[in-house]
Amino acid sequence: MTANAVQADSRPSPRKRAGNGAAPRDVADDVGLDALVGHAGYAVRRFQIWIFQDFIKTLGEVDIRPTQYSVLTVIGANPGLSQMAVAKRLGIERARLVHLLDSLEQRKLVKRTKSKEDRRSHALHLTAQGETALAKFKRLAAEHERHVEAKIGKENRAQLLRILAGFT
Amino acid sequence: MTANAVQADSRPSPRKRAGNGAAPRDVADDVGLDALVGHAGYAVRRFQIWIFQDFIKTLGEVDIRPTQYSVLTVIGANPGLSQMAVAKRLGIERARLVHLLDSLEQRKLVKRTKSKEDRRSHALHLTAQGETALAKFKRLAAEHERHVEAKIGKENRAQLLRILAGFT
DNA sequence: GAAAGATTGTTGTTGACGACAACAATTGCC
DNA sequence: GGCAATTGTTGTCGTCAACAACAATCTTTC
Repeated sequence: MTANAVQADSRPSPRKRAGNGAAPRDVADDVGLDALVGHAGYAVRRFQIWIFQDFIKTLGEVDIRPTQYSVLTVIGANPGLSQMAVAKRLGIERARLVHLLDSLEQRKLVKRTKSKEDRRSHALHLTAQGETALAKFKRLAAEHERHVEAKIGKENRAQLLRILAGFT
Repeated sequence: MTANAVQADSRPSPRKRAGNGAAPRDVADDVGLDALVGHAGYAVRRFQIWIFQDFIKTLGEVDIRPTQYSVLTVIGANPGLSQMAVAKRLGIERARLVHLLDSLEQRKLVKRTKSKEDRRSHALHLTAQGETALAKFKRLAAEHERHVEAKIGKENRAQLLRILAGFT
């Protein structure tokens, strides 16, 4: 956050008026980026920060973060998957997935069952409660996507998804 | 990492052959994403991971990470800036910038000078060594951008920059 | 059939990173 | 001059990725 011209900043009036401390004019408003502009990584990073924060805010009422959402979605679409499979598919460390599942299991959204085919692994399923919850999460996620459309434009969002389809 | 079809994975042969442990076929190769496809945030996250790793690898020989590069670039383009100004411009916590500058100052790339206009703040400048170093960093960064072009296509990269220009 | 090697889930450590809170020094406003 | 605000700094907390090590289990191989 503390972005630049992005969304509603914390300064309603341009110039910030007087009344507080130093800073003749609002500092760093016209700092040249120069070489930074034109770097794909920088733009993507800033956008990613924005989009994640909107996701977190939009799904805030149900307390679901992007990674949790992706885990639930994959399990919901592929019941019985092992932790290894989920981790591999989402590019998450399996060590990290352990904590994620601990949290989701405490909330009664996911269930770990000992697999009978491979007793090392756990078969992952959504609970009944998890199913209905995920349905709600998906509605909120769709709302979040509409925010993205409102931010960058419907056409541009579609373009973006097309360009980055190979990374999904 | 541990992406999917992204760059050179750690498995040269498709199917991974036998010779090791379990997994009849390489697990999680055809796991349905379904609902995850079509989420801008997910695609952007995966892309951002890829692009940062390529940046880190390409600038690995000089040991410069994306954030460090952005700090050096801004200071180089706007000598005399305060830490507050840099932090605000890049969306970095000023507390975080302290450590970043500590590191860059130890490496003799940046110099903190007590500002005479405002004795609370530090004026930031590149050292002579920092100038020449940054020139090299920029060449490597340009090489990184070429990797991005090779990955998603020249046209698509330009599209991306245009779409996300508002976040820069 | 048994040993050797690999995989799965788990725990723990490390380091980068963002969000906050508190503090001394300094500045601007009244 | 006094008070509020800003700047740089330090420290804490929580998230997250990258590793390493371990027990249990499976596959391969002899």
